[in-house]
Amino acid sequence: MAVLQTATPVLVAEFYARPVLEVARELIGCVVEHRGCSGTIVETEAYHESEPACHAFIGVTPRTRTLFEEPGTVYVYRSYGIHTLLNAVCEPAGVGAAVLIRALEPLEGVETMRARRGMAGRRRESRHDRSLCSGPGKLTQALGIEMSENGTSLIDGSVSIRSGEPGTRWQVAASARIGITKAVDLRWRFCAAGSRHLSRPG
DNA sequence: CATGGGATTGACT
DNA sequence: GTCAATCCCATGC
Repeated sequence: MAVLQTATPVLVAEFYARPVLEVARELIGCVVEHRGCSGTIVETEAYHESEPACHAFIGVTPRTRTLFEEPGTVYVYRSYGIHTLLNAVCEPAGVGAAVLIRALEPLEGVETMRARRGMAGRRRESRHDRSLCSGPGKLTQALGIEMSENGTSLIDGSVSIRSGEPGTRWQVAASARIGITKAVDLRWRFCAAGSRHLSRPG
């Protein structure tokens, strides 16, 4: 018998308007969606203007302006000239802080994601699906998120995040952030314990 | 205006 | 394990 699937609610601005560490931890298990493709968040990192690894540490510039905007704003930037990284702006407007979305477990639109990731033609679920969204550059490529979406809204816009399945409990592990050279001691990376879709083991 | 550095990835030894 | 690709933008002259 068919069970009516009810979409979980889209997260509102108040969710993001809180301390970035709380938001980063609670985003584990939520679902990112962009034009029909989606995935469950299994890895995040928090960044805050008070520490030098955060782009906002240097203050407001043309690049960092987005980080100081309304909570729930999309911050997208180009990394290493090649990759596009997705962040959710957090804390009250005027505070520079964001959560970097680092890995997803693919959920909807998997065939499209495979095609965008150069893994077209694999009709069955395979071990390759583990590398579809297992990194911050990979997931934006799979979802088709581009630089032009910087500054758009997670509440209104093309990229949205909705809450996870009600009642689902996620074991979340904290560790050091990846790929940075400053403030390396902070354990501001959060992973769904035991997930097979992480960029690296949690 | 010239230069240099990445919140990465995939290919290769 | 090593390494290059490639571009936005911050910084300095």
